[in-house]
Amino acid sequence: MESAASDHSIHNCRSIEQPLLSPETAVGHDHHGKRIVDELDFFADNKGRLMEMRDQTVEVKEEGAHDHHGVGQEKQLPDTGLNLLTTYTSSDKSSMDDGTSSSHNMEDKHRTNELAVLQAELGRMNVENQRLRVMISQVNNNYQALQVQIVTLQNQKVDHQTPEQHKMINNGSVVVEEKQMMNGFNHIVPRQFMDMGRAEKDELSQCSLEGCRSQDCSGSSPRNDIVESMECCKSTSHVLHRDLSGRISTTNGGEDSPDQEFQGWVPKKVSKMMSPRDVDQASSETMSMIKKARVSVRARSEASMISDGCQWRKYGQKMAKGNPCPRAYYRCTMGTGCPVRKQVQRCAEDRTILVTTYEGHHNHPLPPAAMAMASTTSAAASMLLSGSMPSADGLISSNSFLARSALPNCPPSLATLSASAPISHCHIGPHSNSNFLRDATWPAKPAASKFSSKHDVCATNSRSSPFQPIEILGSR
DNA sequence: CGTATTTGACCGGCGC
DNA sequence: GCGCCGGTCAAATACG
Ligand SMILES: [Zn+2]
Repeated sequence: MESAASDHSIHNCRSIEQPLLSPETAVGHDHHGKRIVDELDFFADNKGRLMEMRDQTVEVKEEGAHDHHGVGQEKQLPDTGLNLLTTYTSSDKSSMDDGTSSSHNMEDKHRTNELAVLQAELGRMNVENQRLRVMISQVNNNYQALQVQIVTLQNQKVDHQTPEQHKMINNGSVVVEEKQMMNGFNHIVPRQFMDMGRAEKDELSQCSLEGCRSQDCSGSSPRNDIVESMECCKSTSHVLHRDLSGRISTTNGGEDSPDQEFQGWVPKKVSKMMSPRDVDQASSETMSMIKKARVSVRARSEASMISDGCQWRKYGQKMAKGNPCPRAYYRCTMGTGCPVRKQVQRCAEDRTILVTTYEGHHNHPLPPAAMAMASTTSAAASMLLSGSMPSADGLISSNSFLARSALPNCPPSLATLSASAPISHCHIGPHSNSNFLRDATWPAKPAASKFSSKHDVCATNSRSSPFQPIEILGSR
């Protein structure tokens, strides 16, 4: 069911229109597809661009006329610097004496030539235009990457301060992120959340799509594709209970500041301590404002789990409907009571793809290896929730930056987006050079055995993973 | 023996 | 109300 939902969104991305595409969002999300057409929007509309082009050509023409003016040329021949017309003009002069008919011919030839020259000029201008567009794209790329980094840094900073902010709502961290995003991006555009129901897709098409894209990008290692996915949904009462219980428990212990750092995850049972009325009241007052962000990363990995630098403890496994592969539930154990959870499941269609869905916010400092991922997912979630992206494609485009920031060692050309809202995905191939998100079994015990015991299909891959867990362990 | 994993039970939401 | 389903719990088990 859930996998089906994510599939939907993946597919949906390709078909979403982006009428409000802003320069920031338009850039960079794809230099290789027809999206280029969209990037044209950077410059005014088509009409305006045409006018601009025409002006430029006219200008060239005038310059040419001016140059020749000093020589006393009546015919305003454009000086193209190609010496196309010099011989012609001399012959023209001689032919002018011959007669009017030939001079007419020559005039026609002149015009044809002039036209050709102008067309050549136009072509050059077009090339120049394209180049400038690419440059602007790159500048915007850098700009967005910097913005992501800023958000990331702010996230990390807030994690160690202002517990009150976490208090605001149940899923405090998410809200804090929203604020930061609002600060980071001065424009707050009410974001149109994508229509979940409309998000229909098949995983296969997405995979093939990404394959093509990464080939476009790198020409090599087409399996190194990155898709990061974000999904946003109203929090379920499950989360509500959990968060509420956390809040309550801390308020019982201390009078103020139920810092998430110390409340962490609290067993759902605690919520039973609350009177149902409390739960109802709290849920009703928070339900409307809660948005629960989940960020899912799709990694092409043969191991049973990707290494994101954190320490996870498995607390459950279920057979998800519609997917022969089981879904594993992990809880972060790096910090005591860290509320972060993740679900790991293989893609039904392509079992080499691991779909890892993160939920929550770490309440503890992260090792450098985990920093990139955590901050990226946070940024992704906050970007999603903040509504700072006017359109799904905007989200998508920034997603590529998130993906790159999450994978600093992964060449940008290998990071592709298959965009979608509410989910876009990053794929990371096992052959990526990145130290990050590399296949690994974690902790020490090979997770392969878990799946191999019951699910052969899922398990066989992990043993053949080309990566050595040692490297991951060493990075911690 | 301490810790992590496994796995069936349990819970709550949701649709009918 | 009932069944399905996703998610979580926790006792049993495995492991180093
Ligand atoms: Zn954590």
